[in-house]
Amino acid sequence: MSAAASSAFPSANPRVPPRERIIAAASDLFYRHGIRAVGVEAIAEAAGTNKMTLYRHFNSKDELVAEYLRCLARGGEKFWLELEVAHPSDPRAQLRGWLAAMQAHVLDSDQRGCALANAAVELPEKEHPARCVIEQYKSEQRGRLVRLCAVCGVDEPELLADELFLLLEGAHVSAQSLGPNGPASRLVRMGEAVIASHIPASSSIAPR
Amino acid sequence: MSAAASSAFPSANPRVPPRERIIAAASDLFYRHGIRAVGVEAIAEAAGTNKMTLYRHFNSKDELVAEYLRCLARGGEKFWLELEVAHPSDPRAQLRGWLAAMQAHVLDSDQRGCALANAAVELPEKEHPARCVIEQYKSEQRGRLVRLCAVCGVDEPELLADELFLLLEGAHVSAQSLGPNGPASRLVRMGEAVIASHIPASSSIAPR
DNA sequence: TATCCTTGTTACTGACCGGTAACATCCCTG
DNA sequence: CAGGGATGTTACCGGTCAGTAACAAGGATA
Repeated sequence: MSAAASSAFPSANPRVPPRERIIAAASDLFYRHGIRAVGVEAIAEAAGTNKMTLYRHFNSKDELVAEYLRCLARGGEKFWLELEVAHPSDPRAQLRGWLAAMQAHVLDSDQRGCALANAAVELPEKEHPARCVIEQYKSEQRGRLVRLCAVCGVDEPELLADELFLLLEGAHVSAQSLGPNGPASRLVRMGEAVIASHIPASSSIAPR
Repeated sequence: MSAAASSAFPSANPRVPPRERIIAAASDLFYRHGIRAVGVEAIAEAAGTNKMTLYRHFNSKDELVAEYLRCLARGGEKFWLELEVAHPSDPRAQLRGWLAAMQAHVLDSDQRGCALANAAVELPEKEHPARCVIEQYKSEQRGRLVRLCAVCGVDEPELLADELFLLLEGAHVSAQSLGPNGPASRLVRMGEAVIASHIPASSSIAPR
């Protein structure tokens, strides 16, 4: 477990190179308090380093923000790979697993919505280097969902995928206003209802 | 039309009392650029007044933010009343009208999501005076939707209402990352599909 | 005309912001 | 041991932030 601790709190472990510590600290602070609410000095301090080192690794705060989102996007893609590994050639199990994981993620007590979507709210400027990261990630997430629904043999895979996609996006934002006992807590039920309405009555994705 | 112009651009009309001009200017700037991105001086200038007058009407920027959201919440409630007036004792027409209006609103070119939800993203501090406004508004919107679904004779009104609620919230945020040609553009289709799956096959809400 | 409340103007505070310069120090490599 | 690249330290820049003080000017009412 001690080996894992170094990756669990990279921002406090001097063995981890400063660049990673900075990204880890920035990820925590940006997500919890918002991007505009966190200054670079606070990030450097939380990373156990200083502003100069931060600016030697990142040209600007905006670039750091973009890199922060790129890391999260990579994590999201990794999750999809794990899903395929966990349920090889069983797309419905993948869909079920995705839905359950998303609900658990949304309801996580110290979650505050999707970091990418939140960043889009905080950074409306079209030229911001983070925006293309956000658009690309969201587009790819939707694409994966569409393909998964298609492999499941759904009649209109795009329609079902969009419904699930919007339900998830809505659950993320709703959890921030109505809390973990609001509609977000019923995400799995809603997702299954939507899926069931797209799949011939003979076979639901929920076994038995 | 000249009389309407005074209410269309209250921030520029000296006949409108400064308090309303300030709220109008703040609404525009907060929504377009984000709350934290806009300073009080810029608001005062856009309202054709100055910072001192602003602080004579609002104790702090945070209070102005709360008032900005309160005004929007009042507007949202007004919309529901208009919906009842437009389709008296016809709940399914109200539901249909709500869905169509929401899609039009989401796809409006200079829309940037739900101002209340965006504010929740930008202001995570639990003590912020805007947070209770947001929670109350979102809770009430969901409540109205639940009651409307119940009057429509749906089996599980809460489930359908939550699905529609999350679809709308998701469409709002999705429009900011995937644009007006993304899933948000199919909100009506998705909403009708979800509604149809909750209503006995004999009667869809879509006429003909 | 005299009074009073609202508004405008200017200047200011103290704090914080993103970003940089100059220099000291360290540790790994040769 | 010597050298060099990465890191740390300190101080600074110009700008912006939210919020306030003091005073002048307006405009309505009495």
